Amino acid sequence: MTYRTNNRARIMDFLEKNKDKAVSVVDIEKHLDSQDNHVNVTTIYRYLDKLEEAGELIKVASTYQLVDRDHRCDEHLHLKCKKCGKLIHLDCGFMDEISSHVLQDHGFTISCDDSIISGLCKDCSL
Amino acid sequence: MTYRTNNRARIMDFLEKNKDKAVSVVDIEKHLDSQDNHVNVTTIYRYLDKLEEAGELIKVASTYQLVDRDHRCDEHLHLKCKKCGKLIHLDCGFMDEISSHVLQDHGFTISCDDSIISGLCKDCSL
DNA sequence: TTGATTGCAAACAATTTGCAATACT
DNA sequence: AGTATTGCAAATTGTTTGCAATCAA
Repeated sequence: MTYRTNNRARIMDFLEKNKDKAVSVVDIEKHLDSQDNHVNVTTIYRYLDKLEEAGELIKVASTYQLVDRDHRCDEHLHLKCKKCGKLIHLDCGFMDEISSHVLQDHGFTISCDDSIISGLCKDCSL
Repeated sequence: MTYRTNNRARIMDFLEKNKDKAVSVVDIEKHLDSQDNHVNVTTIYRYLDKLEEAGELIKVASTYQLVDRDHRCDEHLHLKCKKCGKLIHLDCGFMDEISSHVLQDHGFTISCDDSIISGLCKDCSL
């Protein structure tokens, strides 16, 4: 049995309003404080744990990763056939259109090195 | 001036070998220990800070994000920020253009479910 | 009433800082 | 020699746990 409490409603409300990005425990705490509704961090951690257990929330751990610069394939995306494994380099003029659109309309800078578009190639889709 | 030391060489070597994924400070420490070459965690943190300053490494902070179940996510690609974890749904008209081009010019049928375009979002690319 | 939730303090883990010793060029 | 790097201990910050009080159903 899980109870419906004021605290959880407020935390969930904040998460809902920020569902498009990842927030930290401190972000949540500060938001609640600004609403004159202080909630102990322990409570926040415990509720987040519950949500994660229930598969309703994803936790991003604190990790590090090298930026890959000196590779030739860093300026175009790759299409990988999930059936035969074939890798297609999208190094055509259309690649620029994708990059431009994503940057202009979504403010997103693509990192081709660790991006993979999965699907079926010509031969395997028959 | 930056010196070339045994410690850093080993840390970088480990990062290079894992350039396709994100590792934690503990991962690095354990790896070095297993090579009978213990390095103080402080040293690891400081080196990682330097690499991040130089833009050679990305740090993923500890954050949480709700799982989005509202979208029909099998018909559009996703842009995921590798720094903050933010997920952007490319569910705009341009998605059709991408699908069409890839199919027409490359004979490739995209499977959105297992495709992820990595990069940096607006806030994190500053 | 019954069991889940909460806050508090204390335990525990992760990260940062000051300083003296060491290693690099 | 001169400066960057390192390890250690201590400080700071982030996260978890035990327990008694409180609250939802």
